[in-house]
Formats: sequence, C-alpha cells, structure tokens
Amino acid sequence: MQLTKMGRQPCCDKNGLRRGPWTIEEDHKLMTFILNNGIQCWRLVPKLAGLMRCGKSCRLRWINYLRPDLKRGAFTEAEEDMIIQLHSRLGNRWSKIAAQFPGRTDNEIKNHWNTRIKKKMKYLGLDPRTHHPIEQHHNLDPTVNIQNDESTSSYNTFNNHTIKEENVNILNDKTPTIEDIGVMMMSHDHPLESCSTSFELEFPQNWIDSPGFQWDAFNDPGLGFH
DNA sequence: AATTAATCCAACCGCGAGGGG
DNA sequence: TCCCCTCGCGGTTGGATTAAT
Repeated sequence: MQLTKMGRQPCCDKNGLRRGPWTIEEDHKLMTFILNNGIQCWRLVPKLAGLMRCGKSCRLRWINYLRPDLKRGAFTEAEEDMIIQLHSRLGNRWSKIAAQFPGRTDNEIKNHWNTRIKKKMKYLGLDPRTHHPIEQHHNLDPTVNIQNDESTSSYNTFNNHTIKEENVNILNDKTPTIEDIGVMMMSHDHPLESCSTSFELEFPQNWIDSPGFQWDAFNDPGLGFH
C-alpha cells in the first residue's frame, strides 16, 4: 500500500494528540460540543471542542459510548438469536446487523459475537462462519440439545424455547443449521420488537451529574434524538 | 495473599468507498 | 480522469477485570 502516493494521511497527527482511554473531562467536552453544534466534519470536531484527539477517535467515542440513544446492558436471548440469524445472511457486516438493533453499536455486536456467540456455536458443533455443522459426527441432535439441558449453560440461547409442531418436519428432514433454529424460534415467541421495548438510557453518571448537563439539549431536532 | 490464566470490551489501525475539486 | 480528503467499516490489540490455582 502506497500511502504517500495515494495521499491518504494517517488518521491523525500523532504529535501531541492523546490516545487511549477517554477521561470524564474529554467526554464532557465532546458531548457538550456535539450537543451545541451537531456534527459537520469530524476532523474539525476536536479542534473546535478543544480536544487533543483526532477526529476519528472522537467519532468512535461518540458512536460507541456517548451517543444518548445507546442501549446498554447485556444482550437478551432474543437479540442473540436475531444476531445469529442476521449473521447467517449478512456475514461480518456488523454495521448492517447493528442497523437492526436500535441503540446497539456495530462494535458492541461484533464484540459480543467474538466473545460469546462464536463460542456458543462452536460448542454446539457449528461453524460460526458458515453456520453449518463443523463435522458430521458432531451433528446437533435437536431433540436433545434444543430442549432443556441443565448441564450446559452454553445452551441457554435455545433452552427456553419450544419448537412448533410444523418445525419438527424441518428437524426430521435434515440436520438443522443454527439458522434453522433461529427461524423456528423467531416464528415462535421472540419478535425483535420485544427487545426494544425495554429500551433504557444509561448515561455515564459522572457527566450527567456534572454542572451544565441538560437533558433538554437532546430535544434539538438537528441532532436526531427522538 | 500472590501469581497466572482467561475473559471482556474500548480503542486503535488499515483499508475501501465515495465525493469534491 | 486523477488526486485528495473524509467517513465508515471490519479486524485486531491491549489494558482492565475476574476467575482459577
């Protein structure tokens, strides 16, 4: 890759710019600036907000942590099921997947996939990339694994679901992929809408408590927080 | 209590897409 | 058409935390 010829510059001028974890003060500066001014150009944001960060870092911090519409907390089983379904169709297109989950970030979903769901699928004998069984002799026996299996907490995603009668045909025809299982569960009891009803705003308490913070600012139509 | 291993997740990096001059 | 720039995406890293020994 010939960066100099193509003119692509490093994301930031390394000299004098801070990296690493954000401080409360930095968060507050960035938040205040965006609330008051919106976002026109990320490259200008740190300069105008008085931050010694590159625009890219500011953008990431805003999107993954400061955005007021972020839904925090653990993923629900329904969300996990939906992620698996979407991943089987979209692959590692995390932003596309995240678009189906209001309040979740692509980074959050990606991390959850890499740390939890992948392990769960491997444990079930499924290839996380293809969503198909890894080896034939490790076939998932749906009648055993989908029903309650108290001995393995890794099966939780499937534990609390029963299978519709018509779906038994699917299981009889072939070894189900995790996508099949997801379809069965979605058709049964977990419409995605149920995930968002528990939507909850949880801001970093430290700067909510700080002087000058006003929830009213989020009503600014220019910011699109509705 | 100390050390090591495992896990989690925020943040960084490199790259491609796309737009403007 | 080419060059430059910004933005956004996906992969990866590394520090903090937790669990195990």
